[in-house]
Amino acid sequence: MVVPAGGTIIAQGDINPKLYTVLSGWAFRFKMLSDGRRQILNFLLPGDLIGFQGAMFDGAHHGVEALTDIELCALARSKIWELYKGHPELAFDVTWLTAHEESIVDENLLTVGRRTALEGVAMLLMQLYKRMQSLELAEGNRVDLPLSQLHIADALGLSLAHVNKTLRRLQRLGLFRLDGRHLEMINGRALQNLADYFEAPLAPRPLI
Amino acid sequence: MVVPAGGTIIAQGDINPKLYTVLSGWAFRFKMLSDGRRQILNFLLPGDLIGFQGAMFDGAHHGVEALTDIELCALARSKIWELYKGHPELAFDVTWLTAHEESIVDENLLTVGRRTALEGVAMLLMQLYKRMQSLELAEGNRVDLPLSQLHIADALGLSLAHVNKTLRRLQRLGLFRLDGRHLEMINGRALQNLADYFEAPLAPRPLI
DNA sequence: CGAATGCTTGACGGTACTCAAAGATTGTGG
DNA sequence: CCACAATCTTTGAGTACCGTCAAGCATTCG
Repeated sequence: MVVPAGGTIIAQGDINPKLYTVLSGWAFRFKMLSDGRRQILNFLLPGDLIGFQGAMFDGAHHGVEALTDIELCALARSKIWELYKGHPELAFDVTWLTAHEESIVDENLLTVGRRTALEGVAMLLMQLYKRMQSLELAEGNRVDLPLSQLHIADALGLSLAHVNKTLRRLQRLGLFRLDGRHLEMINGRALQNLADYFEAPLAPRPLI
Repeated sequence: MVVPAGGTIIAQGDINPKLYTVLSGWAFRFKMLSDGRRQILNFLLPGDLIGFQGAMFDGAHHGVEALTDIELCALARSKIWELYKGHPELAFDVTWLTAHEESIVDENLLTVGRRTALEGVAMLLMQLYKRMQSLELAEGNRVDLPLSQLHIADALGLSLAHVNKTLRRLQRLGLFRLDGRHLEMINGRALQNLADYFEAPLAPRPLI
């Protein structure tokens, strides 16, 4: 299955959302308040599961939207139970992926709650850079980064205007270069220090 | 196993943390930045798992501290795999609990990122009130609430002083009463509207 | 009864928000 | 292929929410 950039994969409130694995492309999970304020919870990259929470509860508590054109592999909801029964090692991987996603959300919560805007932007760039690297989707020190400043704002709980000013200020430090849809890392060490973010490179992830 | 109020259950960075279920009492998960800023990720109530993330990765990415005296049931880490292999329904429950915990963190991220201080305090009180109710730990419209204002501040990404002023302002609205360690709900409907938080009461949770 | 912890309040400052408008870029259809 | 729309980026002026600092009060505990 393929969803075009900007398309809705799961709508907040869907009663019976499907279950997917990301094969290629980017997406993000988000929640909205009734007056339109939006918070991006995390970004989804190849290998991540989508819609698992909806399979466990009565409905989706969050929306999922494609950031780029994205290829998904649909899994039948009814197959989950068979998987737990017949393939414990796969069931374990599902739990691993769920726990891993939570650890990302944890870090984002720390960022939004306690990091300054400057530290937050640094942390987000570093996190995505590392994730792309561990997926071997980096070309040297360059990775795709298909985010608009509005996405960054909604991920960090900031306003668009402030993200722009903060990004600008960060770039003047020369730790990285950001041309539209690519991020080129120049001084990752310094950026990590600024962000106070030193997550170890991830173990190779299980693939479902 | 019992840990006294204020005691450390898991230290951030522990290499080989144990695995527990909460039998009674409160705890919380948190992360800290190197200069001491702290973010509480979520609160743990009876039935919740502790330390599962640490079992999946190389070390704990967050700390866990007892809020009250707390009774824990320790599970051997080595037993996890056996559980997945021999008791798929229990394995499924583990995943359910993990996904449920993530949905709480998701909501907290929305709060910290996009709700105002007033909305955030309202949301936190409502969330804990509902959780206690679904655990049948409420006495009518009263529940224990063993949080200090510093805990609320660290959960919402606010300063202690501002939490105090905000709480005070909220109480003047008369939607609830807060005496030290108890919360008495007076107008839950209005508080939900204020918080824009309408999570349905939880299904009875699986117990591990 | 003193120490420690937690709560309350005020003055002041700053980070980040709102509002507004003008470029820049991209995409699209005539 | 150009023109127009839509989206995204950039910038500034003014504001406000929330943070910091500081001090006094209340409560609990040993």
